[in-house]
Amino acid sequence: MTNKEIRTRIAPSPTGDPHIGTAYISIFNLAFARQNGGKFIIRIEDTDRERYIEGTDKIIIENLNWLGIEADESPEIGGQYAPYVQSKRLHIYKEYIKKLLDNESAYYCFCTKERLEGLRNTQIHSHTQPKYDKKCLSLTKEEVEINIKEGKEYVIRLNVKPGIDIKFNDLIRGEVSINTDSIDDQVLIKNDGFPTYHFASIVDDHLMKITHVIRGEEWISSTPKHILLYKAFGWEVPSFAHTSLLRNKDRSKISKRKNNTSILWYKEQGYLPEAIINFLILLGWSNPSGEEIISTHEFIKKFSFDRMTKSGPIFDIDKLNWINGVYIRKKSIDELKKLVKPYLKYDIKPSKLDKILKITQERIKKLNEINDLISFFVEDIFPPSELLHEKYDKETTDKILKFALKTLKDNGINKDSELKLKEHALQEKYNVGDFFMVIRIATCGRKVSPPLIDTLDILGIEEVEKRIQNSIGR
RNA sequence: GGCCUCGUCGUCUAGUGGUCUAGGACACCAGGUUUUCAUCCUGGUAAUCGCGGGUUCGAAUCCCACCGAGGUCACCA
Repeated sequence: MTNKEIRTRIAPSPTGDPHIGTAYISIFNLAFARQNGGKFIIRIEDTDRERYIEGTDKIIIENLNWLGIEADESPEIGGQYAPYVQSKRLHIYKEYIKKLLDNESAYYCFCTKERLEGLRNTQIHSHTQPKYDKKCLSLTKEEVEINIKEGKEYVIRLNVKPGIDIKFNDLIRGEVSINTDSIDDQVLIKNDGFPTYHFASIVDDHLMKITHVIRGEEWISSTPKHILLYKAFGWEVPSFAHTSLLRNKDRSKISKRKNNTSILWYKEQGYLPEAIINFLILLGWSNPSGEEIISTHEFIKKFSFDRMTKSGPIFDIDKLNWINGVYIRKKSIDELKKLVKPYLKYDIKPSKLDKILKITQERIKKLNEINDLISFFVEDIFPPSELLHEKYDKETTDKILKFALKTLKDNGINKDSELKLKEHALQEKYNVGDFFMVIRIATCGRKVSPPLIDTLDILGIEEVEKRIQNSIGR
């Protein structure tokens, strides 16, 4: 007995920016396939030529790769069931729709959009479910042929028989049962000759030997249509798992208007791929150990459907920020230097940058904060007068600064000077914190900085002297 | 509106009949470390487990009804 190879897939459509929800679904598909020594496939579903945006398919795959989501088979790397782009598989769908027409699971429909519109409106007004009324099902073969000869536009619909309960065992939700009364005669082939998602994905999933369809909850109600299609072909039905949907703060399905849904945005902000993935994992699955920081590698080992969450989690960026900080703090200085480079707008000598990063690392939550965090190391500073004199009057401020400068020049920038300054502050009955704050503002131009002596050391005595002199007498 | 899914601290969740006066994480607050911020450590606020019935000696956990939220009802995916 040979175990069937587990094969999962994601099927993004190239209609815009790479979506965070695609990454969310991907990570579970990938984990399940890898855990079982199976294959994870990316297939591009570009059957909607109206919403198609050229080039976005490449960008989607590129950004999934950036997140560490790499397929075993895809348009880019190919595979034994290529092509992995639906617009290149039109001849296949054409061939397969014939079978459905032949065994009367599908039928031609010549109804105009106007008629369908009117039908729907009356149904909505009478509070019944909008559904096609099967008018064209009664057309004879001859009538169909005549219509086609006359060049009438048509679609091909699935013939759904009413009154049947379609049941499937969802790997996440358990048994789901939906009656065919609530299912429309789905269009399979559009009047432009392109298949709809419902038809193309079933044909492709079968041909590509997909064993487990792991997708978002929004697909639950169309799953019976898909099962009907498999049955109409006489094909084996794959297993289904419907994950919860990422939500906005108001609990609606995550959307561009209310959230940053583009992976591009997260990249620009300086979120680390492993942090994003870790966060997404947490939103859909719970670790039996309770630990929340988990690598993709470990997740693949521990994944199971019974720990997938059923309710739709709100995408809480606060938690992502925390996770990102955790991952940034774990990096070595060399790694951090590489990570920060694309965000850094200053040209800083590597040895100096090393020192800066060493004392800045634990303060970075997102990589794009780096410039704000370290600007005063490289840019000239102009501490506002009111900030400079926030703690003491001008005379006292100058006194403190003069003493600080002398101490640092005489002893160098080191622990010894720091101690001397502190002793002096104590002796003169200054508040130690306030005393150092004056020096910080004069040298850093701000109230927040890494530890002062380390900071001044990086600036160097010359620059420190210049900055303090500039603040004296103001 | 029909159908489907879901419902534990503000948020993400643990929990599968007794060890739950409900545990953890983020956020928030306080204290400690510290010359600021951050990190780190300690502690705290916060869910009568959507509501109401029932089953049971005992229910967050089982059952029913209700309510709420979401999804879906396209020649979009």
